[in-house]
Amino acid sequence: MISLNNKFEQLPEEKQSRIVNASISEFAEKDYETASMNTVVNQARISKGSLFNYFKTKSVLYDHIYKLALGEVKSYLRKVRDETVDLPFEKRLSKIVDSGVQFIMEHPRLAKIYFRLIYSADSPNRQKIVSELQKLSNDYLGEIIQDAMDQSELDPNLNKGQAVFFLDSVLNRFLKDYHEAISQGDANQFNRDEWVKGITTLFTKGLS
Amino acid sequence: MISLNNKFEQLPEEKQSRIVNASISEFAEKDYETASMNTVVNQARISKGSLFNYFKTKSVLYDHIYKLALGEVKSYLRKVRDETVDLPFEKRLSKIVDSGVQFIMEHPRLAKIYFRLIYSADSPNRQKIVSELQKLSNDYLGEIIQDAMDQSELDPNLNKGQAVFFLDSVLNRFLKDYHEAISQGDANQFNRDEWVKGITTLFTKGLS
DNA sequence: TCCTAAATTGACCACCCGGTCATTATATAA
DNA sequence: TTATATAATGACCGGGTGGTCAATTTAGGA
Repeated sequence: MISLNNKFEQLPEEKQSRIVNASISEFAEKDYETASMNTVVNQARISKGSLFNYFKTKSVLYDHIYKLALGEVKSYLRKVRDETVDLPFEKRLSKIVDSGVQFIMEHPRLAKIYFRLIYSADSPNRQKIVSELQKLSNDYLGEIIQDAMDQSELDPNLNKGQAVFFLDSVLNRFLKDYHEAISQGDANQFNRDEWVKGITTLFTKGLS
Repeated sequence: MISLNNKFEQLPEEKQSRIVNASISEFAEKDYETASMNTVVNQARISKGSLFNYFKTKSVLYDHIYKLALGEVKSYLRKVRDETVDLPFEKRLSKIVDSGVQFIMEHPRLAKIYFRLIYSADSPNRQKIVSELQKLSNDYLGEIIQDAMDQSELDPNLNKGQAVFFLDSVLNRFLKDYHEAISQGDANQFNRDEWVKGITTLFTKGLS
């Protein structure tokens, strides 16, 4: 009912999006400590006093932005999960990779914030955020692996926690490298189909 | 012959190690931009002018420290590679994990600098350093995978580049999580043997 | 049109940064 | 002991930071 930062939410949408946009750019480009409120202010073409009126401190603004990024990530994950419930494990994995790649192409700056959050150590509340993400990934990939076990596509006796961990490791690393490749222009060193095939083969048959 | 920073190298060893020690602590705790020369100076109990006399700039000092960290990592890798040339793939993998864990326990701060270097984005020359590391890992794990292919422990027709990538992803992620768990005291959520077994099984037989 | 309340502004604050350099302390040789 | 070369010091500099707040602009009702 009572929103605590309604100051910001009651702004005209155009102004809101100017601010959000500038903040996303800044937090994507620099890590938390190095990102500058002055840069945000200039890029959004508002005064410093106003920004600190809408968001009491830098960390409150950061909170707003990373939650926005995580929200987008989550909605993508939910979407691909729901769209693939009936598919076999292999096709499902393929779609997951697809939608990860798609997310990166559509929201490169949000992806950067996401990866920075996961892999770097200095954001406020980092521990809480990361463990929340861990849980999300565990639930999400865990469900997919459980389904595959139920369908006997994967060994019904395997250590599910480990399986999730392995899947998470490979998927995240793949997407991170893909994202970096895109940022540098040479993305087509990745033949998507070959990688999807390689990943599914690894998990179903191993490498021998 | 002519060392360019002999200023530092000609210092008495005790003083050198005080400085190196303080620098390692600072660069382990904070990322490059946030790390403070003042903190180093205070912790090493020398004057600011002296530090800048030994190392012309912050980035020169950082160079010295990360090269030191990478040197230690490399020597560990070389050691475990040489000690395991004749072992089968599975035992080799197991030893690699072991020595990674051992490194982390013996040099937690160097490990932190290493992970920060790999996963975060703001160190100077980061791109060059990371691609050098990539090459190192490719050579190292590539050799081990090639041996396993030659011995028919792995499919002789598999995509070696991909295999290295997968192995690298899982090993690095495992060690990173292990390192974080140790920093927070609760390391024994990891049953080492179970994880080694899980990893080798994944790569040899897959999960089905 | 005038008055008031709310929104916006940017000069300003204390603090910290990397880096400099005149001054001081130390060691060595005569 | 004294003169000299070398090493160490820390006050200082310009610049950037997150955050504040008195002053100004804006909007809306009477």
